[in-house]
Amino acid sequence: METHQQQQNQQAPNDIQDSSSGGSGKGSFLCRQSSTRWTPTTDQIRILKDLYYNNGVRSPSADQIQRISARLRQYGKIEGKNVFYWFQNHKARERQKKRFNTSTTDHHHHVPLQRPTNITLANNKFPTNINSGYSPSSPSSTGVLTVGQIGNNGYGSITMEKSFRDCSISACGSSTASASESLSHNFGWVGIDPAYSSSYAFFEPKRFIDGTHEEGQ
Amino acid sequence: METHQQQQNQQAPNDIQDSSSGGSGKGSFLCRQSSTRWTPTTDQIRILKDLYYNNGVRSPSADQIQRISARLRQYGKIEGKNVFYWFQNHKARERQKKRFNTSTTDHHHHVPLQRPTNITLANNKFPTNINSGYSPSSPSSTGVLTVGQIGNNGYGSITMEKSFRDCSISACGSSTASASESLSHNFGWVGIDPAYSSSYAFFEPKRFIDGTHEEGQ
DNA sequence: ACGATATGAATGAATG
DNA sequence: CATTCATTCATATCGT
Repeated sequence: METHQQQQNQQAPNDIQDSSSGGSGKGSFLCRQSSTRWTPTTDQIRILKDLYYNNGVRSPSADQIQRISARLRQYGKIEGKNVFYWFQNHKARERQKKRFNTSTTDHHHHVPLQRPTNITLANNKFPTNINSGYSPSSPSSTGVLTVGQIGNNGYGSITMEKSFRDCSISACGSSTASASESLSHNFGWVGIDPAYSSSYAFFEPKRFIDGTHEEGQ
Repeated sequence: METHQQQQNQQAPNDIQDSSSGGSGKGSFLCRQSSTRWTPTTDQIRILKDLYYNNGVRSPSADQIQRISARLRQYGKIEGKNVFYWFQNHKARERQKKRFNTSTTDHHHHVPLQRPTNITLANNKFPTNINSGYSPSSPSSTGVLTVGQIGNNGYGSITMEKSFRDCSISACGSSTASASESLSHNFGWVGIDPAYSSSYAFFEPKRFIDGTHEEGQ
């Protein structure tokens, strides 16, 4: 996670093109050209986490993804699929880690979110500092969250209204700031925090044209 | 030399001491990071390898991870994620190494192997022999855990083909950027007209990009 | 000490 | 949604 942010912020529109190759040495079977996997900038991560934790966004719909990515694009190159994967991964990992300590003999209750009261699951027997460096107290977006989908039945409607206090002008270039991520290093394990997800966003619109949509969650 | 096998008998892993010691150099100004990464004891490694090689455990499930970590905990502090990562890494690295010399099971010469297409200058790690020759025998007979899944191998065929479809459908430039905060004043839908459902095609690389995503309008 | 290497940890991407 | 693969970062450890 961010306990040691390992990213070099390439928010500039420059493309990390692999090139080179040239068959140096052996093993040039694989042409790993353009391992250009999206490397989120700190600002992007901050926003994503904010959406995730403060707004309860877990599986954004296509519309949402579209807007989110559009918004994040000002902080660096990003595509819809990146947002899509991010949420999927983040969610999956949160669950998985949890699964490591609690499982066996009982794993058929999924009552995931929707638990306004702060449970004291503080027993974080497991590290899994998934969100290390993020304050549940909504440090930045103390406002409002119109981010819809609170019991909304219809589609969508994420308006992701939030006043991001991110004064980071890091649109291009300077990334020396690295705002929030670096702040929390000593906390170690913050535990997972299902506490935030106050979201009742259970409506999964339609998946993709695939038709294999499975509204399980 | 290959068998680097670091061996530091530290059965009592309470050594998480901030390196510091001298307070010079790097990173000593940050409070006790305490995030000292797990350093497996020799016993733990032995058992892990035993599971890996003798029992064919490659990707233990959450259930197994729990038991394994519980078992290993006798030999030092360990947590589920450590086990998880260990197997992932071990498998990945063994595989990575194999990827180069997949042929002639007879050669014994071992060349430094350099990663192809390495542009990551400062960070090359050469896949050297991880464990050349591990003795499949548990000398100390500390128990074998028997997590089942014995003959689950069948691995071996490298599937190094990845269809790399990069759908750079990103809208031209980041003109949408300026929408940051102002993007949200709506309640229902913002901007995008759902009529053009083609928005799906934005993400989900695999399912759409194959050209069959024509929304047929 | 420094540099190379080994390896734990993290996470993007992809598949089932 | 679960699992897995690949790649990369970070750091412990060893060799010189």
